[in-house]
Amino acid sequence: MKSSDIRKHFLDYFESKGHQIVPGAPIVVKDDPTLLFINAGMNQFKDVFLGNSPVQYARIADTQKCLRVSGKHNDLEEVGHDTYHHTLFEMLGNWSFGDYFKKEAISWAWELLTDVYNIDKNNLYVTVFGGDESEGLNPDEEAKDFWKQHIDESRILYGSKKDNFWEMGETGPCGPCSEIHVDLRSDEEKKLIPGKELVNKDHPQVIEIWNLVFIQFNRMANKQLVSLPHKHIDTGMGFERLTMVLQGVRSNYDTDIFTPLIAKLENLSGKKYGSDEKQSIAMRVISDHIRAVAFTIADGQLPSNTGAGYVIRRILRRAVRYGFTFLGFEEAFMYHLVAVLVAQMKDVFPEIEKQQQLVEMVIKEEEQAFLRTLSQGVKRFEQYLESNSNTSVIDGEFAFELFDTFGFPIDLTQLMAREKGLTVDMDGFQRGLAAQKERSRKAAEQVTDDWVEVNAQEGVTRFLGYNSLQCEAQIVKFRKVEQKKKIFYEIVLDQTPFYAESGGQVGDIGVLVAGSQTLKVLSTKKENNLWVHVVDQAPKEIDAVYIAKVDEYKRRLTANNHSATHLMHAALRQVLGTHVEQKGSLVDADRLRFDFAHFAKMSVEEIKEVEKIVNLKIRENISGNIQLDVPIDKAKEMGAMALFGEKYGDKVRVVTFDPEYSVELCGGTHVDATGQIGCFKILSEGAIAAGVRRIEAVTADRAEEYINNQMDTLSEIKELFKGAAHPVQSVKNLIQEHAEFQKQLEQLQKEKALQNARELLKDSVKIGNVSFLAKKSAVDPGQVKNLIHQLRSIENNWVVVLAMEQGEKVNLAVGISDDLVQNNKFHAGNMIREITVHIKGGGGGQSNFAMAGGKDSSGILKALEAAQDMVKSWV
RNA sequence: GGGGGAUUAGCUCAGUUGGCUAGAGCGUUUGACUGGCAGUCAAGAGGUCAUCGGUUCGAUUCCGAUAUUCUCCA
Repeated sequence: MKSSDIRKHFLDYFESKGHQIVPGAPIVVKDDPTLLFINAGMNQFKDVFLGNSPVQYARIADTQKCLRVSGKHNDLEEVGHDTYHHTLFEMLGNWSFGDYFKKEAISWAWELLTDVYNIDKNNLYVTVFGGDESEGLNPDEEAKDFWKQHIDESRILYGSKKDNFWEMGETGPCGPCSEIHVDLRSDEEKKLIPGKELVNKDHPQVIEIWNLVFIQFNRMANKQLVSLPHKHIDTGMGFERLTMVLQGVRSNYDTDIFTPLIAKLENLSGKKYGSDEKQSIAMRVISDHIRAVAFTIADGQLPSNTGAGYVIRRILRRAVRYGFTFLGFEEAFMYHLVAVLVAQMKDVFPEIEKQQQLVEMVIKEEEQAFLRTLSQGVKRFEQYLESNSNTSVIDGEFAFELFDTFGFPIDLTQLMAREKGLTVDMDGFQRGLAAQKERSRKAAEQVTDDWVEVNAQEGVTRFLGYNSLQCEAQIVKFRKVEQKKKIFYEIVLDQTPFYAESGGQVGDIGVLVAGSQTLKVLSTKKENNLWVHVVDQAPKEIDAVYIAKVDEYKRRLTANNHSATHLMHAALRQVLGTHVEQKGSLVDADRLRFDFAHFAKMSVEEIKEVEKIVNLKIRENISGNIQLDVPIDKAKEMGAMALFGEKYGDKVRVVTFDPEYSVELCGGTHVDATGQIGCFKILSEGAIAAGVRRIEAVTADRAEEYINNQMDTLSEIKELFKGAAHPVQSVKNLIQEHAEFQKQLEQLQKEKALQNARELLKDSVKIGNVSFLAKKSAVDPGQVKNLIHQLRSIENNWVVVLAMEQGEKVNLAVGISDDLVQNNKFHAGNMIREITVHIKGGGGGQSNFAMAGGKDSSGILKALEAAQDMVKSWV
């Protein structure tokens, strides 16, 4: 059975059982501080479980791309070494929200596996929760009873709390779970050890394929478990593992999910998968990682040096490293795999095809950047070896520096050391790494107290901010947060006019007032579906009705910038083409920043054209039309631009400025009519990554300020040129004249210096056959160097000592002609160190020229005499 | 968010106990050789050593701040 059919059968099966099939969520999580990436199928339904979002469908099924790079389930560094762990994988899942429970979940899972997929019942085992005394929980006999209707009791095993009690986090919905395992070993092996003894023992051929979670409790902050009124089902089945089972192969990498990628790698590297263990590991690593990287970029997350982008960069670099070390790839190669992935996946995940060109460019650029990093590291490594040629152990501190500062992977350091017959002090390296981690942890330390529940409220915060900027509100809950010794309070209200940071628009600021207390709202953010107001002090009148008031001026400026962003987005598509896709956006009261896919620098003309169109649309004073609860299909019909990597519900908010011009899905706040924006001006346009450009622009007051400043500068320049009609030409002339004068001046100075140099030796005396000159000079200390080097170019056989007096301070300069320096007795540096004693100073230099300074001008003569004595002794 | 590094010619980079007349390769300009191209040779142009402050007789070099950027950790 082809993998695409396996996926299809799953979704078809649950559709036939009344499930709504929904698209998976984008991999990158945007509004949950505890999670960077989707790591389980249930993530996108977390709010439903928590009761923060209403239930839209009681039964849902989907396939969800998940990314696991750290934590108990997976460690990035292990992926590829075995045959069944992945960074990115698909999780097939079915859910019930307060609808069916254990009975149906169990019997459908069984029917699908044994009747639809035809897995041999004799290879299956199931586990149920065996109870836990410390929690006061009994074994899950209910689940066991349902299983007994399908499978022999001997194949039902009890599991521990660790394996069979599932929790989302420290608090929240949780419950016992029941896993289905399959034994893929040969009959001989099964005879030796029964499969039931290998369940949950990390055996590569006795594996869990499906986990059915029965959510029936809520874990409170005090660790107690409370029964839920509505019970839910949450299941997850690893698609790659299932495919391995159904295709009868021993490794996920032997399924048709991975074989096309590996075939391409064989083709590119000229090496055969399976012929060498290390090369095979490398191919597994690369074919796994390219999926994670490509899909995440397609979802709008570019590699970067922080947060989610950094994780993507690390995954990509790990793949490049394996390709470089074991497959001989010395140039970018991963981007060639994108086309293979597109061919495989475009029907299920169309975003990868639509973004193919961008994904390839970004990956190629990242690969090349990393290869540069590697060659820098190699260079540093070689330098280290040169200056430490007699060592047999590479210093751990140095290895860590190479890794930490220059991004050079430690395993490459070890490899290169081995090639030279050296070892690396790994303990030292680990010490450095541990210290680094400790520092980071301390810096990121944030002490968050428990929420203080004031007025319990069901569901989400009511957001009134689209229509009003002020309202009455009551505190639902609040908590204290301490970060870097600063104390904040976070407050959740029952309703609020404050816009919470989202879609690139910053959160509102303003005040909460009750009685005599005014709380300053420093920012507003969304955590899942709760509006969190960050305020500067603890609320005193927690039961009072607060007046929540948004800073109106800032809000209006922000709306200007947000609406202008939409106008500009549309203008960019007109001027540059419809390949322009939003890749990021930041809108606050001061400016707007917009990142978009485009492959070349914008010309001055293009920038002007975009500005012109936007300003035209502003002057048309187009009324903004905002529609709520538009079905997503209808919105797309209207031509609304949706973003890759954004999660949209079935009903969306559509912001329109002229249905023929700009229609976008957007939750932000906007102007009533475009005239309010007043003026639009682009400040800069530049690249931020391969294929991605960034524009920064201002509107209204800020645009006016900017233009005025530019005008002021211009008029100042004009004034300096006495009101010249063509100031640019005047400046050009001035620059040219300046250059000519400078050349003339240099020429004159050279001639003068030569002349001075010739003059200089006239006062010299002969010591032996050497011309010796020692005198006070009025030459500028900065010039004396030139003077002496001029002399060098025209005469031989001299020693010059000049003293320059400036008040009490005095400078000495010693010059010796190159021919005398060949005779190694003559050394200007040595001389100056001796003679500066007399002027109470210090100095130094090379053999042919040296300078010094001192504080006692009365010693000049002594110093000059000492110099003469030295020359006498040398001759 | 925290640590570390980097910033020198158009580009890629050298430049260690603070004083070498700031260099190399590539690119560029000019000239010579050639019918032309390519090439070879020769000569030249091109630098506020990121910015601002400090230490010092003297800072590209040492220290601090800022900006930009790379990198590791969270």
